[in-house]
Amino acid sequence: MATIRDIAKKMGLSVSTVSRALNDNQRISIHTRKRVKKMAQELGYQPNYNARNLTNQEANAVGVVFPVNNRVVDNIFYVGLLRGINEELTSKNYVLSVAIGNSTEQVLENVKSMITRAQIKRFILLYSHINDPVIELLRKQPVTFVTIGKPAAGQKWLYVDNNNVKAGADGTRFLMERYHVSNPIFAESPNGWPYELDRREGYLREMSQTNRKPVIFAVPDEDEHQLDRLIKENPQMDGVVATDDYTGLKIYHRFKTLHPDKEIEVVGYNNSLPNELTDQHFHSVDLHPKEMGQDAVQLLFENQIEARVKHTIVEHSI
Amino acid sequence: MATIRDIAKKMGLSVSTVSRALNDNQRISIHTRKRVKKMAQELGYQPNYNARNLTNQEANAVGVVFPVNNRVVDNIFYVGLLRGINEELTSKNYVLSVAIGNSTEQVLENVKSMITRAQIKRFILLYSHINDPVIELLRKQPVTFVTIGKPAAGQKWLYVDNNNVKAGADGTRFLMERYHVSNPIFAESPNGWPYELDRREGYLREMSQTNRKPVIFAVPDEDEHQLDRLIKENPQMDGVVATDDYTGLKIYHRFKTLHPDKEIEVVGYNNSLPNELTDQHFHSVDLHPKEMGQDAVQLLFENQIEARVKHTIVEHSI
DNA sequence: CTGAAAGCGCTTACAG
DNA sequence: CTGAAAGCGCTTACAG
Repeated sequence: MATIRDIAKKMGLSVSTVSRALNDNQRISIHTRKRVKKMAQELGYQPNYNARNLTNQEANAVGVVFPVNNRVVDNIFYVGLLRGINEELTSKNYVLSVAIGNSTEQVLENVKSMITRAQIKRFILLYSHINDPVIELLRKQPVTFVTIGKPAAGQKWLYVDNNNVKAGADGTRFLMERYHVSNPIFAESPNGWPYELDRREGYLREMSQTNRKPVIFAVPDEDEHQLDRLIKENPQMDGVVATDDYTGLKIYHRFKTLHPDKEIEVVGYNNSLPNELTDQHFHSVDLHPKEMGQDAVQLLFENQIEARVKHTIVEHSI
Repeated sequence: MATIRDIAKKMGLSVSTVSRALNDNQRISIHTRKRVKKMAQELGYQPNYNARNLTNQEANAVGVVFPVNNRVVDNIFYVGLLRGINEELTSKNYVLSVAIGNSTEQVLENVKSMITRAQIKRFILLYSHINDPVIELLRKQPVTFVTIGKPAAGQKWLYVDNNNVKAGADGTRFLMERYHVSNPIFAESPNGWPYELDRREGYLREMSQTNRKPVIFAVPDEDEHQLDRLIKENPQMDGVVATDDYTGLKIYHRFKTLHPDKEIEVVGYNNSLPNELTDQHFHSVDLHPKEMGQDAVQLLFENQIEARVKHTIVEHSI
């Protein structure tokens, strides 16, 4: 591999000049910069990241942290995020390092080692939990981090999120306007995830604005009878806004089993189902994970001072 | 951060001795080694990976390469693999670097840069395609790599895979023995993925051994009528072995819609569906992605000479 | 059993 | 506008 020393020798320049020229240092004449870059090209010069990182006392890597307990559902989303993150990192000549483990302790050790041994100074967390030990750690360290999902009320840090209230309202309106649904119900998990609360709020707003009676289903994981009962108690329902595609699909199937001849339109979130499983009555709000990943990187590299508590909202689409 | 120089000074030893002691070099007395390690502990010494990698001319990182076009289905599997890979890497003090992109060119550039700039010498590919440019590149470079999935016939390199013929047979037998299914049909995609062919072979073997008539469904992505027709043409069917969970679930629902009162048992593969979507008649063969990831790392670090074309088969379970 | 020294490939304060 | 030199924190061949 050619080094800057090779370029320097070949051109009768000093190593310092070559280094500066390659880094576009103003102090080197434009002419020299051009010549050096051309020679670098010719020799197939590739910078040695390890050497550079050693001098810089900082790695050209971003640590991407996975949550410990993730639902199967979310994995699809994570890969989309990775795509966006890496696309953006590549153009910055940065590298994507992953921290993932089966326990909080493992992940914590992983991240600590990234900071102290690998000298990584920037992190993206694919989640945003309350009282998360990793987040607590990062806040105390001289590093920058961005979470996917907003922090709980009262907390402040950099994050990327969707506007879930709007996403809830949009999903609801979509059913009413495009499919002439009269009585959409809202379905959520019993867990009360933050994004669920927001989407529900959007649903409620939309329902009250159009003077309709809102109905909330809390759909239990295992109990099918409970779900059947809810469906039977609401003969008026002709549409579903479900906080995730899985819940939506489940309700869709139960509904069709109970009422084979009735039509129903469903909106879920996340585009997490393959076409194999859905049909034309099933819709999903795309939260654009790839774009969220890209925006996370942007935030991470913005001027640290003005970006203390900034965030980015990614538009969704149906 | 404490460095080996700090330890050396504090103990009146040379930097060389400290370095050797920490690396358990035989030439240093056990006594000294112990003392040095204790002091390292006390000072909270953490090795600087960038420095070490620079001297070693090799990064303590494994490049994990994602396929360009992945189906939603697979994402679930990838996260499981990542878990296994990173667990194993952590114990080796190695780091996980990801290469992922939207085009072959992007991924190829990504990997090239890992080799030449980051000096990564070991790779794991989360796929195993024929004529894949990344694989072609890696074969020519002085690096080691392992694929998830076996290479096409005639090709040879390190890989980790399941025994899919056995997995096909086991799934079939599982239905017959545990659920007294008499006439399981086999469902596959029209794509003819290698693992599908193998699972089908296992199914056929099991059927012929028990003197039953095999039936193969090629399930199209979009055409529901085609699927309905197949179901109607086979009134004897009381079980399904599907090459993936999605196909299995789809057939299950169509079957239940056409025959609300008949029972049917389904086996899919990959454990890729959340409980929300399945019930007690739906089963899935677990291919143990986490274990596959761990084994991939093991292979990657085995003695290079004896492991030229070795592979590991991970046991599945239902 | 231990040490002094060179070297890995960069960046940058200092000097001119 | 360019260069000589120090330094980042390690490992290891050479010497004793």
